[in-house]
Amino acid sequence: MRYPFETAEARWQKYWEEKKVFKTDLTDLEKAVYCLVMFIYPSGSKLHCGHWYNYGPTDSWARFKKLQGFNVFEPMGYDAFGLPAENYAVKTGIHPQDSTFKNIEDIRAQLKQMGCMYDWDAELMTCVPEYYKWNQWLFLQLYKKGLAYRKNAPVNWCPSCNTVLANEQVQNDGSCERCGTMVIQKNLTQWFFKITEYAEELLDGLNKIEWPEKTKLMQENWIGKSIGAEVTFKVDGIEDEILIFTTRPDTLFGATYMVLAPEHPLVTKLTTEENKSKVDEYKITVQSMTEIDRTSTVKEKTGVPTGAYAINPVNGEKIPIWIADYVLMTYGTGAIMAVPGQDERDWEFAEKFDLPIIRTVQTPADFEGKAFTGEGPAINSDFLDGLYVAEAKAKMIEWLEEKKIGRGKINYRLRDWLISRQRYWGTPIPVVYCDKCGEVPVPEDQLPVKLPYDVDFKPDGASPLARNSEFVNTPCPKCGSDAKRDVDTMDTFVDSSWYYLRYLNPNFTEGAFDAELGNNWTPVNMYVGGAEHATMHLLYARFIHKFIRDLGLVKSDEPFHKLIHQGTITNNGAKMSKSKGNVVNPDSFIVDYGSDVFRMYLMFMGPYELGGDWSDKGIVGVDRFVQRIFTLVNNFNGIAKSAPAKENYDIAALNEAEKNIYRKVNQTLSKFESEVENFRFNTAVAALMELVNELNKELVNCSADLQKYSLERLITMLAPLAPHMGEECWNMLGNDKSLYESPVWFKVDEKALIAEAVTVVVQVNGKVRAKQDFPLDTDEQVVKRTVWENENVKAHTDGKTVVKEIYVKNKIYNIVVR
RNA sequence: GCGAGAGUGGCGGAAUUGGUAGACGCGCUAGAUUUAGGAUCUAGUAUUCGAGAGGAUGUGGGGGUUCGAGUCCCCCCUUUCGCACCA
Repeated sequence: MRYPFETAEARWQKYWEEKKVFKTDLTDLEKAVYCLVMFIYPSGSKLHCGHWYNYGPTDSWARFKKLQGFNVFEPMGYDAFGLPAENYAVKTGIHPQDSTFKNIEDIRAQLKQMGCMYDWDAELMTCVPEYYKWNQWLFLQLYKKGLAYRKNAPVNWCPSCNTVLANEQVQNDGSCERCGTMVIQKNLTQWFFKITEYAEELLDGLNKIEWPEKTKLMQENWIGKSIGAEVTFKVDGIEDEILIFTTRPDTLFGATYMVLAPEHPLVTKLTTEENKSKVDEYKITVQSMTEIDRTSTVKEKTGVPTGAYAINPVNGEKIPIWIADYVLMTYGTGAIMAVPGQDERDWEFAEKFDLPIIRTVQTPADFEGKAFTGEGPAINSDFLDGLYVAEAKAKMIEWLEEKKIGRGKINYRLRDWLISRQRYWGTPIPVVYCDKCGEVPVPEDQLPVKLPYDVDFKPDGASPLARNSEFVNTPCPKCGSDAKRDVDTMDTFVDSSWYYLRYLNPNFTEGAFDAELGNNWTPVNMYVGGAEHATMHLLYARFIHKFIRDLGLVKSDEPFHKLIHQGTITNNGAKMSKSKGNVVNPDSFIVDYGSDVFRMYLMFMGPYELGGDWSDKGIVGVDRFVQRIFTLVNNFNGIAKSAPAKENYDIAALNEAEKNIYRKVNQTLSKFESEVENFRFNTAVAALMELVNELNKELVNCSADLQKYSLERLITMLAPLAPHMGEECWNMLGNDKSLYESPVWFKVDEKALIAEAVTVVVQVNGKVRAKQDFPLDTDEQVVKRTVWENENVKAHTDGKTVVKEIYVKNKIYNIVVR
């Protein structure tokens, strides 16, 4: 008889739901575990293999903890605002709200089919006022602290689609993702969150969390701390001064020219009459470039002189001031001193435009390159000569500070978070603009600013909300006169920056979340999601969490203590995507094999963090494994009722088969625990397969109570990986209670892990010549005697001189001969 | 260009602190059973020489350390991912 997965899976799903088995008591904090997967974007397409790969194994980990007696909270919800729904609306005319609600209905049903232990009472979606009201509240808190501010900033603009594009919608060649038109830069006044305020702490906090090193490194690079100095340069002939940032103040004597970003506010003033037309021309060409173009390292350097000169403060030299697009207005001060001798970019530029080059660090004798960025003593640098880089830097900073023309300074590559989106389907920004009062935040008691349903969301460049006069026109909250609302919406990463707190009570009305619960349940113990969020969501959430902490609502410093990235499942090497039409639909596998087998197969495929190319080749192997367990359990139907239970056995009192089984069961249990704990599901499944192979051979030769002992342990291990089948088999063995309602986990008998006999490998000159069994910890002399009696050993040592013999207890006996 | 990973049978992949390379599974081969099988069971399955015992080779390539290297060190090749002029 085959395992009837259709009926079993339906039955247990119904049972769990009706009995609310997975509703978590959040007041029970002893052994509390918060296990979280990144919530789902409710698109019109179904759950695909990638979702299953993300959610299934994570749920298995959660169930493992649950059986171990932890109070596990595992919620699921919907990241429901966002561009795809709106684009879909533009194409089909179906309102984003309608399509999103419909998609959520469908996806909820599919999620339930997976049989994960989600606490459905904690379900949330971000597109309802009950949720996004608190995005607005959060905005106001940031605003109050000066961490939300407005400024003019360039955005990617597609002149054909007439709309703003996110950076990721601009392709590598600078064209629009949808129509291929070249994207241009356009300036708009937009809202920013001052994430840079937390740069240092975001960097520092990385040491306190258990995240993949790779992800931490990416965040570290993204934050991009650099330690250096700011220096003021006087301009020859005019009053203005130019402030620059450098990480190499020690090379100041080698500064032979300066470069300003073309957008630098001083450019117009500095430029001489003769250079005006060239400079203006250059500024225009730069303006039409995207940031991606501008920052491409393969492009040859360009630039034009302004005709003005600056004075190098250390030696009074007149040095020319240029503008060039390789200097960015958005980093540092938008101006640099160029030191071609010690900077590759400056060297390239100097070479092209024939500018002077002075080396200020002694190059090694064998150095043949151009700019030298390495370590060495200072030269041509007056009072710094002979000092090595670090000392020279310190001395120069001291000198600059003394003369009051510079100071030590730390800069970050991290930019503030632009949250304005000229889109409809998102959280309205709670600000009103009044002619008299200016920018007025909406008072908290007037939240939420509701997103109106009736909106014309065809893209013409302006925010769709701007066309809804009922929404736009509102009295000023301060003075009551006619005013206008902000018509932009927030980036959806705002939604996902604090959703893990809202899960704890999504119906909470007193605030964004229940602070007591938030405090007790953060940081999240285990967070699982894609690596593509390394420098976006995962950084924003850390920032917002720290801000919420500073509001006094939680005490934890970090939102997610442990983070794991599931790998990507590809199809013939290509990332699965709807547009490519290569998405593997799990449905047929669920129909043929059931959800347990499918999820277990995904786990068995390989290391969880690596992912891999999709193939259904091996799924029959997992199915056979499941069938063998079912047959085995069926053969011992009801054994839990008839056989007495024993916690541990005295190994010496068991027969050979029993000893083997007893050892194998405990070894497997021990291995299983460490493998699943660390998300190594492939080896956990393999260990269970080995155990089942042994049980099939030897279980019939064991006493009834040891049979029960073994099978119960097998099934509790199976249950996290194949939850429906785990419950089913647990019942078949004769247990009346649901395994997940009354969790059971067995302790390893450590004594059973110690092997009685070991195989010692006998080598001659490092090559295996024999294998010999010995009792554990056999004395070297005994081993030696036996080894030398071996015919094959004799054959390989005869007539040779023994140089030495190495014995590694319980492992190896190596004879070295010449 | 810079940074971080990864290269193991026909395939997916295992291998504690350096100590039996190839666990587990797929596939394949032979046999058993079956009216049949996308079923089940048994045995085998890195390559190669050998009837066999056994030998030789083998973890991308080349060198090194060691009694012993998939694992440690150096050089090279391939590949995946991230960052792409951040002064």
